Amino acid sequence: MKMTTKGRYGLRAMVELARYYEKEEFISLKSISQKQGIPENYLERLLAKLRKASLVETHRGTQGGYRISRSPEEINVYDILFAVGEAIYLVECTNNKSLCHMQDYCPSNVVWSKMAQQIEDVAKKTYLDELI
Amino acid sequence: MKMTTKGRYGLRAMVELARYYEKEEFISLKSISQKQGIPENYLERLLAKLRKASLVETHRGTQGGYRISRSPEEINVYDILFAVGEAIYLVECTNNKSLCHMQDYCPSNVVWSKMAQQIEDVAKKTYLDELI
DNA sequence: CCTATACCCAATTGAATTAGTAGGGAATTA
DNA sequence: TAATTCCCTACTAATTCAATTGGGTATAGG
Ligand code: FES
Ligand code: FES
Repeated sequence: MKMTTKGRYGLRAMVELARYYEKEEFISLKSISQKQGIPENYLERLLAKLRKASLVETHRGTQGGYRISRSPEEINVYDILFAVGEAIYLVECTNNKSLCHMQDYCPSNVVWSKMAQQIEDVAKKTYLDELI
Repeated sequence: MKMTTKGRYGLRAMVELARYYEKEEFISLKSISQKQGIPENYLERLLAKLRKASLVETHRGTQGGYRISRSPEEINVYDILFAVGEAIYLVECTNNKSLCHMQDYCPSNVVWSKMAQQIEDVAKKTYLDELI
């Protein structure tokens, strides 16, 4: 039961960007990738998703880069996980009932769903400004 | 972020066994594996771990099999996950600080730890008797 | 206008972990 | 003594995740 790099790297990148919110300057991919020790091209794809979700904005060319597009107070961890495509369920059955071995009611699923719900709650309650 | 089959199968097997607690009879591996749709040889390994953790007891030969060794009221989901070796942390860093990219303090880790704690709480609060 | 910068994007490969299989052994009962 | 059923280790297959490759396009500055 582990978070994938999508979620891990995604949050770390956003925390990094959130630090520069006030300055309004763009931070290059290279800079983020070096500071956070994340492969450049891999991180690039995550930032692309974050951009499509309007959590960051970009600017090309010299002095270009990425910056957070809203105040850190308005972005929570759930937004980030959702944007990068980190799934928040613990067993497939929770999402896709047809995959479940028990057709009608699965006792185990009660537990897995409850856990997933808790995770989601933490993610939704935690905003970026609390992390910097 | 998914639970592995260790946890999934493990809990399902235990729920199955818990149903027969009153009868005190042994249930064969074959029977559990068929009812739950879990590969026999794979499940066997999980049951071996559950036995080593004293959550189930076994008997060989004809009419032999597995049975739960304590009342379902006394076994919680955490016991089971721990026994089968399902890790309850979401990022490696939470367990092994030396793997963490940020030496002293990692903002992200605050979130991952909190989530893991929630999962652990649910696991510890949920007893088998509530699931049957 | 031209060049360096830096984001943009798809496809592929590589690595790691997980899931499942195979097969021989030992205890118990009828 | 034969059938049953747990016991145990090693191996293989499958899947998923992580990372790389390599080319493209917009922008700014000289
Ligand atoms: S078999 Fe699907 S959650 Fe139980
Ligand atoms: S890098 Fe280890 S939890 Fe942040």
